[in-house]
Amino acid sequence: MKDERFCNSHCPFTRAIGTIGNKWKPIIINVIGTRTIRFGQLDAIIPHITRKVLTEQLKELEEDGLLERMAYKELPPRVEYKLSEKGLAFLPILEAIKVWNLKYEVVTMP
Amino acid sequence: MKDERFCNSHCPFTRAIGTIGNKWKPIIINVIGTRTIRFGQLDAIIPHITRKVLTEQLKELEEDGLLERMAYKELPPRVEYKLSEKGLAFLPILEAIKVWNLKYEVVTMP
DNA sequence: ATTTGTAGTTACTAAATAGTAACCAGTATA
DNA sequence: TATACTGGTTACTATTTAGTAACTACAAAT
Repeated sequence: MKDERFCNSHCPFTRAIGTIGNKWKPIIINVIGTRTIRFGQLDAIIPHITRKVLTEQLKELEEDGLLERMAYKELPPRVEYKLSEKGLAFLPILEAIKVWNLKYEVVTMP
Repeated sequence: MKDERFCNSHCPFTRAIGTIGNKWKPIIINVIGTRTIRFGQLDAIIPHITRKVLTEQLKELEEDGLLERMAYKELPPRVEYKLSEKGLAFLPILEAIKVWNLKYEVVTMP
C-alpha cells in the first residue's frame, strides 16, 4: 500500500492494516500457505490476477518480510516463493477468517 | 468493495476478503469495538477519514451484516452504530492481527 | 434574523489501483 | 530459422477509490 498515513501511522494496528489490508495480499498468502511455489504457479492458481499485479504484491510482501524470494540462476529462470516465519504466523488469522465467514455469511442463491 | 470477482466468487474465503479486505473496514470495526457510537464520534476519532468515505464504508458494513444502524427521529438528527453479532465475532481476529504485528513488525526509527 | 448542531449528500477532481498488450533475455528444442 | 520456456518489465489506458468544498433539513438557542 502506498498510503503513508497508514504505513507511517503511530498506531501499530493501523500499520498492520497498511501491510495486509488489501484484497490481493490475503489471497496470495493463503494460496502459498506452507508450500514453496513458483511465480508461474501462483499466476495460474490465483483467479483473475494479472502478472503485473502479482509481481507488485509479491514485491511488497517481500519488503514487509512476509515472504522469501529465491531466484535460481538457470535458464529459463526459476523463482520460488515461500512464506517467512512472519508470513506463516499470519496463516492462522486467515483460517480464523474462514471459520468466521462460514459461520456468519448469509449466502444468497442467485 | 465493488469488485464482483471477489464478492461473487465461488470461494468463501475470497468472498470474505471481498467484504473486509480493504483498509478502512478493519479500522472502523476496531474503533467501534463493543460500544455504541455516533457518526460524528467515528468521524472525530478515526484519523484522516472523510465523512464521505466513512458514510460509504458504514453503508457497506451494514449491508454485509457486520453493523447495525439506529437512526433516531430527532432534530438535530442522531444516528448510532454498533457491531452486530457477526461484527463482534470479527473483533478477536483484529486482536490476533495486533498480536501478530506486535511480534513480527520490524520497527524502523525515522 | 443569524448562528449552531447532526448526519449526511452532491458534484467535481485527484490519486491509487488494476487491466491490456507488447516486449525482453538466453538457452533448448523442433 | 523459428518457437517455446520463465519471470518478469514497460507504456498506456481504464476503473476504483478517495479527497474537497459546498450544500441540505429542521429546530433550538443567541
